[in-house]
Amino acid sequence: MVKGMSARVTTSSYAVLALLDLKPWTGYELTQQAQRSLRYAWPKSERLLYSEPKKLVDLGYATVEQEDSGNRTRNVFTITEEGRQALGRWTSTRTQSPRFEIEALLRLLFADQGSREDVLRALDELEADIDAHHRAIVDLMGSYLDGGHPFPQRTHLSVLFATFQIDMFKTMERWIEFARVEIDDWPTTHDLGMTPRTEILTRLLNQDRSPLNP
Amino acid sequence: MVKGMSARVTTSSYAVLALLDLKPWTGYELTQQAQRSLRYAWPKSERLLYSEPKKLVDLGYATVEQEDSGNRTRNVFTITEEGRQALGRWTSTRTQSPRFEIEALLRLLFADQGSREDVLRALDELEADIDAHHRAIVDLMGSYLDGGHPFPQRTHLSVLFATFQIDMFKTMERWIEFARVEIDDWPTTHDLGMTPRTEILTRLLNQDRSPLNP
DNA sequence: CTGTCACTACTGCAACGTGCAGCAGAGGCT
DNA sequence: AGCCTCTGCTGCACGTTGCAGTAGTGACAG
Repeated sequence: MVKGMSARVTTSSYAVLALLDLKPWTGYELTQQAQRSLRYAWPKSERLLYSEPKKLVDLGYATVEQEDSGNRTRNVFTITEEGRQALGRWTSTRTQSPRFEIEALLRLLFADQGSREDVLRALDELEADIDAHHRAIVDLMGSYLDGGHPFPQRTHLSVLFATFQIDMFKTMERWIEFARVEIDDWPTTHDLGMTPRTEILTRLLNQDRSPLNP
Repeated sequence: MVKGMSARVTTSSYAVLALLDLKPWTGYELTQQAQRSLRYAWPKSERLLYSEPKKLVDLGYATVEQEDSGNRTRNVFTITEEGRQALGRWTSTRTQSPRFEIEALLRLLFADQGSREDVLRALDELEADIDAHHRAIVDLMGSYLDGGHPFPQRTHLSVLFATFQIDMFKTMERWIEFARVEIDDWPTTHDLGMTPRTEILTRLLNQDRSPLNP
């Protein structure tokens, strides 16, 4: 409602705008939808997902309508022509660099400051998180097959997207297993330095080859 | 200098604390070091890297000394015994879930709202960013081999870390090539729906198999 | 010998984004 | 009648980022 505010249009704004371009959504639906697929490419908090559509309205990129469900109202957001044009302009801007936050890897990097159990547990926790995502993506593909997905005309996009995710998950799972075996071979977590095994691996990596894809 | 403030100890605080556990660093050195390897697991802004060590001092986890280089001073931070203990306690806490922000994938998900050129350019930009990281990691491994790395006793950790990165980069690069070929085959970006090709891929993914690792 | 440029070494500030607490109606189960 | 889950949000504190600004240092060009 406040106008005259600066309010930058962020990538998250365009993410919501792109969802609105598919169909009108309520604020709550947007938060739910963002959990289903968006979060694997652009993870944003529920809180933000409630704020963004309001910003879009302020910018003239969307409109709100109060719809009543029983004794209370909910906000339905619809994209405007101006919003569609803004979306079109966005597609020709520079894509931001990817960004990977992996606390388990951070703990691995400093594993010499803790016990072997600590680093192995970090790997277990990473594996559990990845498995959960992995299963969710496989299920998502199932929903396209059994007709349960609301946008079947977008299957070709989802398939490419899911291929990326599945490949990444498989790569990470294979690496976790590899890391476990290596760590089991260590006599201790710290000050191992350049053992014969480590040197072999270092040379391999420096030649841009991986012990997992020899 | 302000005391009595709450100031939560975040993962980023522990990341800096872990660096300080290796040796004392100046604020500037911390920002540089974080660019070298930390950023691939825990990307944080230069600004934060200047703030965190001050917070650690407030918490009693580190001490500062003014050191003069020429006509100006710089701050050298050293970990305290209390800091080491805090670091030890952190290793037994739950590891946070990984988080992947990939704007290029977001653009792919909504590629039906733009042109084929737009989505292909997003893939090119992703590839360029990944190649830059890829080369940096290969070089980092080189620095362990030629003796240029300051912590050779940590090679065994760096090797596991780098294996993860190289595998991920290779997986993404292969996927980008795959995606290009698929997109070239599309008659248009939108409303393709369930073509025979798409259905084959969807079934494959729903069986947790990837077209890239058949 | 003076100007410019890159590097070192930070700080202040506004704005972005997250997590959590809180509020409230609806429907179902015990 | 009480409780729990789902729907459907808002306010607030605080973590984090990007950018602008400040300032000394050393190297090289003209």
